[in-house]
Amino acid sequence: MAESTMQKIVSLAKRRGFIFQSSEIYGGLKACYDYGPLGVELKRNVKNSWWEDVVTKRQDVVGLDCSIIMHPDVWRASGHLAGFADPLVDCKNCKERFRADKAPKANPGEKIIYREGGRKDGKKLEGVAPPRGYVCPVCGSGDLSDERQFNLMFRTSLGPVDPMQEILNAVDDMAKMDAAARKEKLAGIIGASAVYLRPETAQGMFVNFLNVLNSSRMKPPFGIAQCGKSYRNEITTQNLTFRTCEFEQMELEFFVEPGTDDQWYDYWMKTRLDWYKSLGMKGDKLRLRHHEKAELAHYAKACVDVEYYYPFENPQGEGEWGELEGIANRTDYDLKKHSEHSGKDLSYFETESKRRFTPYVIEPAAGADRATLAFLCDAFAEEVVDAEKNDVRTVLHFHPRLAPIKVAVFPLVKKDGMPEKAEGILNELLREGVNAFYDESGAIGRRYRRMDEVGTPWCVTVDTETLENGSVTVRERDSMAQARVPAAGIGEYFRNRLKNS
RNA sequence: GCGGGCGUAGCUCAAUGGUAGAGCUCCAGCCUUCCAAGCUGGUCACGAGGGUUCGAUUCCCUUCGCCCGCUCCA
Repeated sequence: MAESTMQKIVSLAKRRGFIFQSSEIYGGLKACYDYGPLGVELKRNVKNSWWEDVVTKRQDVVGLDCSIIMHPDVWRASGHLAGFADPLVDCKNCKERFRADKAPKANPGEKIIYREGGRKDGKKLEGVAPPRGYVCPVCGSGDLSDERQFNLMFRTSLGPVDPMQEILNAVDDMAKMDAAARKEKLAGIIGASAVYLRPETAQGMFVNFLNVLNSSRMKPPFGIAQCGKSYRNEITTQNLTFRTCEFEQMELEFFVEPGTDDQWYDYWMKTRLDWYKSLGMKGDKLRLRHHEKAELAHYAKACVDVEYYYPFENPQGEGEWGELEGIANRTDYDLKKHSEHSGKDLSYFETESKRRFTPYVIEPAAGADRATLAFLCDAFAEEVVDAEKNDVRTVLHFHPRLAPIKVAVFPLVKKDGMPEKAEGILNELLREGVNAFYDESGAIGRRYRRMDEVGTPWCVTVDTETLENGSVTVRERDSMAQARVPAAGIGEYFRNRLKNS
């Protein structure tokens, strides 16, 4: 079977140093990936471009860089953390997930009646209560999953004392306790030092709302942006870096006066979509998908996903819409929750109008790894150069701002002083802050193609004419066309081209 | 997490119960005066652990990883 587009991209990503599997020499680690020399440049360019667009070029947004480990109470307030002793159960009949200790009791073996699929019009079914003594609180079914802790956060412990050692020390004592006391003892030991890796960067912005307000003299409407790693212990599957337990977010929390939230929501939806387009992402592979009411998280008033049509494989063939970014109207839910739990007033007092309000939050939350992957997929192409010779080139059509290498410098041949001249040009480019790369091995055409494959937008070639009149050729990646330009001032020449691209 | 398939060089693949080949890539050199596939040479692999066996890459088990489906997805 022919290699799929995605397989080709994965293969290229590894071969050329964009993305490697984590810990590969030890057999790899599930759904964890490393960015190679070119991948790290690409991702950095994506993040920098986001930061420039959302923070640097604006007066109404400031940045933040919070710690990944935060006070556990942050997660209690946000609702991410349920108590240790709250096992959750899934109903296999109606798919409801509920807390076992809050479920209606039923004596084991007792006759129970419930509706098929949990639907009101579903067929009436009879069963017996399961041995564990409770049934589904929604449909009354006894067909339930095991009791499980569904904590999507990575737990670790803060402090030099290892809770595992504490537990081992307590084992003998616990043997004398009843089950409930044992559970409490264990939860106490683990809970004493338990901290969590953040599952989203958003909460860092909410808990620093007052700090930023007071230190930066910002006032609504204004935003706080943060880019950083987050962690979710989800069941992960396939498609390279699309879904991983460790991932990097680019989030903006934009605080606005209630009543103006709808218009800001629309504004950010449009602004964020335009950002992807401004970096060359193909319009027909981008779309907005508005969430249905039932799909909304409990705190959200509205949510829309920016989706990209990834070349993922599926039973229907190739291509699947996947989320790049979610833009949500989180209302005043988060600030109010943190206000409640911390006891601090997180409302804003507007001096001129003498009004106090808790801002609504519009949150454009993008995935840095997902965007990087989408830009990589979007740039990938195999193009027929000469059908008769069966000449096909692989090329990554990165926007110049995203390209890992901006300019490659070649001597046409490895003699007549061309290498020396070319290295001089390379050094000028590097001095000028243009990421450049030198290569003198093999035929010139081969070197052009190698650069196509890693998405370098321009190649500069030193030839005999350079030695005579100081001009070089600049070869364009996309058109493969060449033009002569003076070697003098080449750094400024490319800086301008980058700026205007 | 469950079920099925798979795991051989950087990539794509082949062969074999007696320790493995190819193409491309990569490296060195030659040739090259503007777009790959030229010449010479070279590096590099049986995911890991255990078992069966005189001997395992090949058979069995475990584990890790990948793929497909389900599941999960604050």
